[in-house]
Amino acid sequence: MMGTGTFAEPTFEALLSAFGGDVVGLVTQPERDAGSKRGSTRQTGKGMGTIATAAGVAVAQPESINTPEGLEQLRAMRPDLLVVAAYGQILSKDVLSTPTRGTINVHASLLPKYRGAAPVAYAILGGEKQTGVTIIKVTPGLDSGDMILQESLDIAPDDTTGTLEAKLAALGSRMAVEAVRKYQTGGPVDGVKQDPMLVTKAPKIKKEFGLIDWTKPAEYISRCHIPAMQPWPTAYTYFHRPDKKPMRVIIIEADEFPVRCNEGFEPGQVFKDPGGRFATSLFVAAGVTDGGETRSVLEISELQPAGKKKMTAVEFLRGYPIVEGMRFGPEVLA
RNA sequence: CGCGGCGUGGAGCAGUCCGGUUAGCUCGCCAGGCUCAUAACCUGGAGGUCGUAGGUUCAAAUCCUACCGCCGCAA
Repeated sequence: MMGTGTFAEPTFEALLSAFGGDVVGLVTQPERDAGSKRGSTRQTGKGMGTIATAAGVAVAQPESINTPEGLEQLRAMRPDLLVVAAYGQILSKDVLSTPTRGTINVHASLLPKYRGAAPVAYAILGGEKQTGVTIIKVTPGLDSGDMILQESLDIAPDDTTGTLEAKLAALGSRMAVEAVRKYQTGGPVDGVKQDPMLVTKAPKIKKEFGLIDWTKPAEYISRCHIPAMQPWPTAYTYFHRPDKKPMRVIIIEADEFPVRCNEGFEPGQVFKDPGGRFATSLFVAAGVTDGGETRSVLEISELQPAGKKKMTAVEFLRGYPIVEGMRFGPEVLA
C-alpha cells in the first residue's frame, strides 16, 4: 500500500482487514514537522503511520520514492501488487516495475475527467452533479492507465471538498478491495482504455485559488468556489472599511440571493438588506450574469474574520455595522 | 527563536497610536408598557477582575516588561 492522508486511510484500513498479513508494507509521506505547536490536531487524521504500526506492518517514509534510497525501501518489502491512493508523487518506471503484478491507483474522479492531484475540488468547481472513484492501472503517464473499476456518486448540494472526499474515500476503499481480489485469482486483469477526447485535468490547488473573484456570478461563488475550497485553502476575501486596514475574511457559507441589484453597485460592495430593515444578513454585489443590467447578489450567512472564530453574519454585523464605502475585494483595491 | 491578528458584562465590536470625569455601540437576557399580534416599537433594570502578573505615573483598558490563552498564514 502506498498513500497519504485522510483519503488513503480508509483504503488502507480496508485492505488490512480484508487481506491482513498479505499487506507487506506501507509507503507514506514523511511526518509533517512543527506540528507540535498546535496545528497537528487539525486536518490530520489518525495518521497512516499509526495505523500501520498498530497492525504491525512495515513503514517506509522516503522523502522521494524515486530516489535510490526510496526504491530500496520499496524493494525490501517484496510487493506483488502496489495499491496507490493519494500518495502525491509521480512514480518512476523503476518504482512501477518493482511489484510483480503491477500497480493500481484509487483515483477520486470519473476518469478520464479530472486527472491529477485535486480531482474532488475540481469536480465541485466545475459544477458537476456527479463524481466517483476509478481504479486504474498505473502507467508512466499521469492518471492515464486503463480503468479496472469505476463507480459514480451524486454530489450533494451542501458537499464541500472535505465532505465529498470522505464519501469518495469510503467508496474507494471498497473498490480497492474488490480490485485486489481480481488480482488474487491469479489471472490477468482487464482494463478499459480512457477516451483521450474526454480528458480534463485537475492540477494541484494553490492557496491563491481561494481568493474570491466578486465579478463572478453569485451562483458560481456560492455553489462552486466556496465549497470547493473547503476545508483548504478556504474561500477568502478582504474586508475594506473607510480609514481601516483591510481585514482578511474567510467566507464559510453563502447563497445566491433571489433578488438582484442594479449596475450601480461595484462587485464586492456590501449593502443592507434590500427588502427589510433588519440587519440580519450580509449582502454582497457579485457578477453580472446574462449580460443584463443587474448584478447577482450573494447572501453571506457564515464567515470568519482573521484572528477570530467563525461567526454568523448576524454576529458579524453587530460588531461591524454597515457603512458607506464598505466592500469586499482583493487585498489591494484597484 | 518562521510571519501576523486577537483577548473589554452572555454574543459580536468600539475605545488603546495622542494616559484623565459615569468604559460606549449593536444584540441577547429580566421587568413593565403599547398592540389582535410580532423577530416590530417604547420605558426601566441586572450583568464588567478591560486575559494574568509586575512596572512607570497624581492618574492605566490606554505606556513598558514577562507570562497565559484563542485564531489565521506559512510549512
